[in-house]
Amino acid sequence: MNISAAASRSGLSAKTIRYYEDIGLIAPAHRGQNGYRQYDEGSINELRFLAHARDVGFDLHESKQLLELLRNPQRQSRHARSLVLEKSQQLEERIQQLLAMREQLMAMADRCQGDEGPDCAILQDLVADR
Amino acid sequence: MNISAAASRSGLSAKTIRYYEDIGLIAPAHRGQNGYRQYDEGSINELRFLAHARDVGFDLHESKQLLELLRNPQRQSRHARSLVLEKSQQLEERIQQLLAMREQLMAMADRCQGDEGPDCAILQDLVADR
DNA sequence: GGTTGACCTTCCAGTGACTGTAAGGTTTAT
DNA sequence: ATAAACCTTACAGTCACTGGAAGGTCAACC
Repeated sequence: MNISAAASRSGLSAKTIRYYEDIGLIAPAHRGQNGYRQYDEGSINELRFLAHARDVGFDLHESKQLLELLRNPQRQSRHARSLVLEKSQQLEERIQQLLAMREQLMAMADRCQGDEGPDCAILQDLVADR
Repeated sequence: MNISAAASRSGLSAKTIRYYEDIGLIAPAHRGQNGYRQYDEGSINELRFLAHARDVGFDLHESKQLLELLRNPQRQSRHARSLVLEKSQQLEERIQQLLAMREQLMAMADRCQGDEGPDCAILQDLVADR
């Protein structure tokens, strides 16, 4: 399987797969005699795993840790679970931040006429010392 | 006022203030005869404005647009309001994404024993084709 | 056999919004 | 006189890619 087939099967782009190889996140792919990278089902599994890990919010360092668990038959599931719970907590904190930001925006928009004139509660609020 | 005083009065770091000057977001600061940047109340207002705009989620391009509205006495408040409402919508979309990610993580964690053994629903889920 | 188009390769630069670090000049206090 | 706490510029690094250039390979069609 060439890289673009691996890309469409895994959900990553070909560029991203090469990048993951460059930074050592995945092992260098086998090459055909033409120099093209070759992928088998096992490598597709790893690529898909990484795509999913990224999708649920893990960064590359964390995704690598998870991948190492996947690869290790002596793993302990508590390690995976603790990474997941920690990420979930981080997402929760980020969500709360974004909600607070959104609240602020709504409060400002509510007090702004939004007309043709220059008077604007939004600009006043943003410039105000707090 | 030197840059570190401007930094503590505005909520930006001195580094960030220099960076904003470099990229043309703010006008070059006046310099004392020693070459140090000098800030007055007007520039502090602009810096604080930018800090607040960033805090509520605007990127630098959007913050610049808002700053231009602040500077322009002929502005129309509907322009500021529309930027705020659009950002609010974007935040809402991001929040929904993060909530969905968190849901997925919780669902995976729920089905994982989290013990000393290798069996792990999390790793199974991440590797599974969807 | 030639040519087109779709692949593939490497390498380098750019993104956004800073932050860190180095090497040096200035000011203030002791 | 000296130490510390400022200030300056310039360049590299961060994160996770993405875009583009320059060139090699392959499959299909005329």
